[in-house]
Amino acid sequence: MEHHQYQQQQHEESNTSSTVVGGSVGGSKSSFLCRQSSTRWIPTADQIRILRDLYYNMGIRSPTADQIQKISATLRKYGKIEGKNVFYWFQNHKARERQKKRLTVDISSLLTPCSSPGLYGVGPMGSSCCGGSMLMERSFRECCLSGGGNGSGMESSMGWVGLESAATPWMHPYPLKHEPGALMVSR
Amino acid sequence: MEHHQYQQQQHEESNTSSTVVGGSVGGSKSSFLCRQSSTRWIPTADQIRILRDLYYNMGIRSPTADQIQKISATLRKYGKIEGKNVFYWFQNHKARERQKKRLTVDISSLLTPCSSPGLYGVGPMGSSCCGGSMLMERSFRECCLSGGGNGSGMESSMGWVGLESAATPWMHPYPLKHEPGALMVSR
DNA sequence: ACGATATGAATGAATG
DNA sequence: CATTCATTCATATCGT
Repeated sequence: MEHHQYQQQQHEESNTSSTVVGGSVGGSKSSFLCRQSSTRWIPTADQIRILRDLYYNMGIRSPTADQIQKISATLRKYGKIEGKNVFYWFQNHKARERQKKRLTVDISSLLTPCSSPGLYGVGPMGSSCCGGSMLMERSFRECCLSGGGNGSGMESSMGWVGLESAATPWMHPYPLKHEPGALMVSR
Repeated sequence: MEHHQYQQQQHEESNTSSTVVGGSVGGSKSSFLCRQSSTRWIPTADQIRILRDLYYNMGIRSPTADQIQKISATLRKYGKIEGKNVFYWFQNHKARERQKKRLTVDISSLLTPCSSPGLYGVGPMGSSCCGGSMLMERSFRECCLSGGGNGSGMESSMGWVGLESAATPWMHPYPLKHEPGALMVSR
């Protein structure tokens, strides 16, 4: 999981050139000869440690804008970082955790068809909140995509104009929603 | 935002066979072996260009149902697209622009108590009638739902100067006021 | 050199 | 509108 985590590099501040990762193995050659100090944020070990702590120990999964600001301000002491980096970190971390679980459960659920829904522990706290099998056929919600443009036989007629009350028209037409059988886990 | 923009598969030649089949993507042959998932709209470069033009130059931010219809009709010439795609595009674009600001908030505001008298000289001014025949009728959604307020027909005057965040949203931080919340990250 | 994997970043689609 | 989710893209790094 965690591989590549060294290279602390530039704490903001100038240090022109450097190019960060330049070094790398193989000696020389590497470098992209152009500064271009890495395009993406490279978290330092401390930053990751703190982020993990917030995630696992504090139960923070989707920090609010305020939290993100505070967090990034704190992490900035350990290296360059922006709010978006924190935002993405949590987004990705959560998503991948869920994704991983989904894949794992996916297999097991194939073996155990009936999974009584029951009440899921709706707590936002437990990091293990995603219990149960999600399985969620993610492709089913989009199977109803009309040919919108051309080619699908139906031309541009889209009459979703019908004076909808106040919501998005295109949300009604088809029965999309989440998988009926699969239990959507709370968040 | 500027990356990954290949794979245009609009070809409307109604060619039989596979079509679509997601994935592809340059480089990685990843191959998902099945699931023609990529059902989601993949804007073409032209569509994006036009959308951005409407957003930044025309000042359109929350197009009405009629505008959406016209826009999607226009964009359809450049690739498959549906009304909802346009709707979501504007929603997301606007939301992200705002979010960027919110998370960006960095130091600049903390360091500069009060300065930069009047920036924002440059308004979106455009919108003086959306080019063409689009009438500026405020959408029912805005009026009835959410206290959108401004039903005057003029867009909210935010000052995105010419920056065109077209490239990377949060790449450019700019002054934004935000109270330095002191609350500890909690949940 | 590749291929696999981890992960930062981006964005379409939804939901509240 | 704000938030969240799912996917996908882009890279860096490591294993063989």
